Amino acid sequence: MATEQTAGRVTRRRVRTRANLLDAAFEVFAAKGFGRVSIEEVCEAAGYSRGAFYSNFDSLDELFFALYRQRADLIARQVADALAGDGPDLDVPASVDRVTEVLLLDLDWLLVKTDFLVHAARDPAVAQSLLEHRARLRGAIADRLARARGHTPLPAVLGDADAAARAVVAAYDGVTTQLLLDKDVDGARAWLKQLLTALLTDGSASRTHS
Amino acid sequence: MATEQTAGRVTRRRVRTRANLLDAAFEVFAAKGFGRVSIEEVCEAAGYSRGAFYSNFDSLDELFFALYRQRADLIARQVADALAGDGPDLDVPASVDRVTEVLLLDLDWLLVKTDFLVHAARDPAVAQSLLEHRARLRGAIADRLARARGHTPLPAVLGDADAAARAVVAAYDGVTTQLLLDKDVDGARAWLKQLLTALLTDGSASRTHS
DNA sequence: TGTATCCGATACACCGATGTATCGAAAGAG
DNA sequence: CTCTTTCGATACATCGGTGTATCGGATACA
Repeated sequence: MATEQTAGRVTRRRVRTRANLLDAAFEVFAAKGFGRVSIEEVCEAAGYSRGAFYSNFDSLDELFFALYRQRADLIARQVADALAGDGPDLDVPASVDRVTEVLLLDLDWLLVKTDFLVHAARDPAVAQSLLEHRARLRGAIADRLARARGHTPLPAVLGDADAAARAVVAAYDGVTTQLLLDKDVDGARAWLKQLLTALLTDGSASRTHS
Repeated sequence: MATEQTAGRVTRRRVRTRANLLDAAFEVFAAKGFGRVSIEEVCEAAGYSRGAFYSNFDSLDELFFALYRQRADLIARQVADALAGDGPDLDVPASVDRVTEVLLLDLDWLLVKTDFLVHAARDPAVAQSLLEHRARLRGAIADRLARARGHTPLPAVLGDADAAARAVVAAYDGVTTQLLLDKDVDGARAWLKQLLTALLTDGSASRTHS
């Protein structure tokens, strides 16, 4: 169970219940936090009994990990799409707008993501996996940024394109922290755009924030 | 109990055990995370029985909150000292160095702090309290920054001094996130310094990071 | 030193959640 | 339609943590 089924018959109802459990888990985790959720709560929210859970997962941790991978991959794909949105040339403000839109879309996801961060911070193996994920994302951003170097000036206040990508990620994480507290999604979006344009263009833009 | 003792005799042993419980809680929370810690574990780590705990606190949450306030106030004082370190005039790079030193000193504290953030993100009252704390910190930074405006140029890429202070906090939070995963304190310090000088001075500094 | 008060240890009753073992029902294969 | 396999529900034993009530030793104050 939970691992690969070496042979066994194909399934169909199974995938549905598994998906339902994951969806319910997302709701419950977002609402109460990973540390305060029991297996029973997840099952109840999904409309299943604990038997279903143990048939699909070995532990809450495993469910949590699977949930994270599912959603993180989804977001990663959306970001990739947003970055590839404009042609081979890069329009920095437009890209910033679109990516910002995607990244700060769902507050519940940010909650779960942060829970996972805390989890990873204490488990080296999980941390490793998360670091690799982040490295890939950073790489994608750096590529995109480097490709735009020829067109838009892109300031040299930071070192190379990779440092710039790191800065972008740091800005995103920093804004997320504030957003988790004040829940002002629109404000956070505006603020992130301002921060990113400040980092990625040479002084000029100066909007104020409510 | 746990609330103010309206009259009661003065105490002395009590404050010691309370302090011991808080210290032990810090260790245990840092090691396992708030969500995975039981009252018994804290008591055992402190060398007390559960009776001592219930005599001093009403719940784990209350202990956690008290612990956070204690440590956060400590850090806040250290940061204030670091900011007031140089004279009335501000030497930006020097201040950045000293503040960075303080803020990224203790990894365990960052872990507990993040746990608390996650906690606050789901409890409006706690969030409010945390937001006020952050606002005070931001205010101190903004003051310091505004006072330096006359001397060092300070770029206009961001709006006013308050926006600059917000950017500083965001950079700190962003670097913290990465640090929680890779545990590279020295790297994080260097990276934060680079980020802050990039934000607070007009293009020039361009160090690379290992 | 006596003594009134406080503090913390011990014991107990009580869930709530966990994991397992078993069984009936659903679903694919023929 | 039948049969075989799989899935998930139910029941049960168990355990760890919680909160409370009680009591003996420690502590401050005269």
